[in-house]
Amino acid sequence: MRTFSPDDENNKKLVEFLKKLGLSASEIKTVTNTEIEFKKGENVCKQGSFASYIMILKEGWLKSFVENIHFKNTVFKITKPFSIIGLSCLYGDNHYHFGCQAIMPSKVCLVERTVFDDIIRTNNKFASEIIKMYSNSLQNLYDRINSISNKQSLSKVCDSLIYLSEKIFESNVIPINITRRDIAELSGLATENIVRTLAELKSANAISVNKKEITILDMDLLKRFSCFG
Amino acid sequence: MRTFSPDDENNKKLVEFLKKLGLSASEIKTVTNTEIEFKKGENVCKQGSFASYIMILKEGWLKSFVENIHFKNTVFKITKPFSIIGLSCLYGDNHYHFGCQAIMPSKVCLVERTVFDDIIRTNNKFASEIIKMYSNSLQNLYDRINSISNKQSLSKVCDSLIYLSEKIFESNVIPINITRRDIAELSGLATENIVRTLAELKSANAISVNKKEITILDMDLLKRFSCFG
DNA sequence: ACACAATATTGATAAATATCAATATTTATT
DNA sequence: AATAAATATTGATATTTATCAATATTGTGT
Repeated sequence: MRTFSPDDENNKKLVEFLKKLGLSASEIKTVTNTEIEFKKGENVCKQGSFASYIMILKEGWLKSFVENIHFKNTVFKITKPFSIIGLSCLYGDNHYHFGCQAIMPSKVCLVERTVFDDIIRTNNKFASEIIKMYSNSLQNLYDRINSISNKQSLSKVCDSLIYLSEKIFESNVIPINITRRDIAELSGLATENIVRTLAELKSANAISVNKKEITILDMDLLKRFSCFG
Repeated sequence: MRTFSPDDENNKKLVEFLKKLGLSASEIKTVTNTEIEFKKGENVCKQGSFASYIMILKEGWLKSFVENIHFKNTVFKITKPFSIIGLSCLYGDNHYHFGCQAIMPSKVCLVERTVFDDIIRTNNKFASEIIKMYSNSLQNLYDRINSISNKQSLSKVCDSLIYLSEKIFESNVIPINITRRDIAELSGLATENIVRTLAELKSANAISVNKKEITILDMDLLKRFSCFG
């Protein structure tokens, strides 16, 4: 009798996810064929480099961001398993318009763009599911632009916390692995401002902070702050 | 013998465009069936409202933006014929995450979401072309986020001018219909700052201004300013 | 052509946020 | 466990951009 390692468990879930997208057993084999590990902090892709692969996050968490010449990043998305990264590069100018970095040790399946494209062209159900992902990505970006460009720091930080809690970690606890700098990049602010704003939220009893872990105590209040603009 | 009106000409071009996307004659008839006119300044869709339609811009120009509660807008895209608007609403939460307004008198074809979806599901070539549009939209948004969130006013305004010139009007002349406020919303800045920044660019001989029309004299210089960050 | 509304322009000031500097705390490495 | 490196925190200051106010210009409708 054999026991399942956490990795087996993860494999099973990934296959389940891909099945739901409409992929056949052989297609699943194709897209999960090449697997790469990334250490925390490692670059998964570099902005401006040639985009050969579509990536499927199997394990861990990534952050995707645009960077300017002074190496200031703006994070527009945190990615959890099982997400597909790089759909924006499937067509167009063939270069990554964003960078992506592992914020925890992660495993990623690489799928050659042409292979991915072939599946889309021949598998209607999959194409349709991919279009859903595009829709969601666009909606997420509109929300982020709204936050980053129209709001003040308090609202921005609230938006980031709400996003992390509801969309990414699905918990009122934002884990210790998310640094103040991550939140700063996600909010489009300087790290020092995050510290100050978190202190403010703490004294309003909206959150509690223990070491670096943030617990959301009053989601309604965060949402009211977020709306204030 | 009959002569063609400008409208006939436009109809022909629209049909040509849709043919290139892989639509059959009957599909083209379906998607061009309902046509609506918008006056300058009129809302094409309202952020937050229920998204029933996918729209095809047949004539004119639109601006798409996210708005906050204080009615401050951030424009993320200017749309020219023949573009499709609302792809982000094809799936997801069924509400517009952005608003859209005519910046010149415009004509728009409305296609019911379910109808559009049916065509995508049955027409592979069309689905593939739509995915290209999604890719481009995402790339455009990454670029805009980079500009709006990482740069100072001079670079932001240069980015907006480059965008308008290269992507939208395909000319070094940005027409009189684009207001200072449009440029402000596109750059994520206040109108007064646009005026000041344009004066700066004028005195650097990067642009010339006549009434409200802006002519780009030195695109290379604009691009250097843009990179400076 | 006139009056009214909208848009653009300019200058002065206020507000928000970034930056800098110094220190404390946490994490990683040997 | 000791040390080094990275991250977080706090306060002071500088910079940028928004806001306000006042005027000029342009556009629109009668």
